[in-house]
Amino acid sequence: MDDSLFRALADPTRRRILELLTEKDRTAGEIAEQFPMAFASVSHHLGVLKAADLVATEREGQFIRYRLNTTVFQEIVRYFMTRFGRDSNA
Amino acid sequence: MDDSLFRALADPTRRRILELLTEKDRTAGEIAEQFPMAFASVSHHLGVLKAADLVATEREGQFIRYRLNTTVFQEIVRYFMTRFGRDSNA
DNA sequence: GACACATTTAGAAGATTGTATAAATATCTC
DNA sequence: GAGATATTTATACAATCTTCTAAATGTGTC
Repeated sequence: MDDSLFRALADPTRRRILELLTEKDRTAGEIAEQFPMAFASVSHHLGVLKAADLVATEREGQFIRYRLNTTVFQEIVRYFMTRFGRDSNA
Repeated sequence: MDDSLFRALADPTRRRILELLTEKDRTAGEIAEQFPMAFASVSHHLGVLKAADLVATEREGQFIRYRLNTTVFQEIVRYFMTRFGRDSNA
């Protein structure tokens, strides 16, 4: 469980990006237009999410499409369940 | 799901404190001596964890005893399961 | 009340982060 | 290859965070 993962989750804009990606995969531009900040700032957030392996990318011509890496979320749930879950002492 | 919760989890010292508290409840001093940093710095981290409602305190004479707030961890697991879990679209 | 111990609060310094603008890279169309 | 669009990278600045030392608060003992 990497430190970059928790740091990536600490920002509300990034959590909102992740929620947008639960609905469907989206290009960087489609994501950026949902936020009032500069395009480059959203791109930076996407880079943080990608470095934490929370999202993956695929180039589609001019566009770059982002999708959730659901595997990591399973690991997050497992992290909290095993360490802090009700039956963690069992 | 409050922003302060994710920010509190973003620091490795604070996550380590939470893990120590899964073993047993501990006083501020018992927690602080596990870390190489100044006593006051650990106290600050404890304050952040308490503000995020991840821990609760109880005074015992001179000492202040910290314990995990397990309810919040259940909420965290639920947060990730409902939004990002495999069956979140069901 | 004076002193010792446990802990928090205040204030400051350095590191990290979030956001902005400008420049760079990549792809597509003509 | 020139120009248009999509996206990232570089750089800078302000805000936030982590840690420190010093001072303050709360409790117990004499």
